[in-house]
Amino acid sequence: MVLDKETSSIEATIAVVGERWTILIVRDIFRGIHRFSQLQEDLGIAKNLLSERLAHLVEEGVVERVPYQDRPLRCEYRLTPKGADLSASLIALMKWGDRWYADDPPTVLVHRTCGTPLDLDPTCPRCSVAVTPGQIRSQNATEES
Amino acid sequence: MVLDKETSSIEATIAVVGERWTILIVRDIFRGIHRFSQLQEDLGIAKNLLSERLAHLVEEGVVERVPYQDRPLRCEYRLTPKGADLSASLIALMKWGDRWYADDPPTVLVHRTCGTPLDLDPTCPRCSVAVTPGQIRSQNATEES
DNA sequence: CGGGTCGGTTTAACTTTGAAACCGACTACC
DNA sequence: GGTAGTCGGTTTCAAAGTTAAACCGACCCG
Repeated sequence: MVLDKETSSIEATIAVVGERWTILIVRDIFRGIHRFSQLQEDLGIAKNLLSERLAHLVEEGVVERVPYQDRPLRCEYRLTPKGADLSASLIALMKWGDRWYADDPPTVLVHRTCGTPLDLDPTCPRCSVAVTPGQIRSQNATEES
Repeated sequence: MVLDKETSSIEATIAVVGERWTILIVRDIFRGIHRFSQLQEDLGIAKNLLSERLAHLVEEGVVERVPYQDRPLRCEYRLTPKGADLSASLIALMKWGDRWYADDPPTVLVHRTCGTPLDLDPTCPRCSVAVTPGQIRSQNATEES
């Protein structure tokens, strides 16, 4: 049988990040938006749903709550390694949107430090090192590095 | 601003394939399941939703209806180039599921003709040629090619 | 004391989904 | 000719999910 097992793999992924808003929440955290109120404002999502989706992501180990102050105790949301590992999927989805719904000029992701456009694999082909989310930036395809 | 434009790119993608079932439908067509009844049975989706999702995918140019008989006219659903171009995203999502929800032993995608495991980019790193969906197969990571 | 921020929870309308029944156009069998 | 079955849907209606808006406790600031 062809492409048999990936049934369950994609379904497993969809079960975790396939609900409405979830991928966009992960993307926002990836982009550096970590606080509840910032996420809520940026996405325009209802607060109860944001609350619920974040709880689900924390449960699944994709996101973790990190205190940034006491009194009152406040936490921000950060990606775990498992969450950061979604970057390849996010980039693939983004590139598809770029290719087929291009917003003239198209956006490319480049290695923040050397300007080389990235492949789907978040490794810089010039530097041969893994590129962490914070090291990725976007620029127009026509811009110089 | 960092990672600014990809907001709209990911959102554009999600607008097309982000509804429930849609990605799984694309994956099934990718896998060679082309008929309405086969899709319905394989996914266990309600028929009205499958009908609606397929119509949406056709509208978006991801999938096309191809007649395979007249009297009564019956069509099957096939990926357009735009739809086939989702393969990188599907593979990325699949690999994440594999890595974090591994079903012992994990599945890897390999180039059907040479057995080399594929990267996210659907190009065989050994053969240096683009690998079309039909040329991809799955096998256990422990199997030999 | 009065107001504002932060990170939520609750509530009640509204929208989407899902299961099941139904349907038209055929084909195949008897 | 009649009956059953397949295919690809559409219709219906209850259940589930989404939304906006109100509310809340714990603080801070003036």
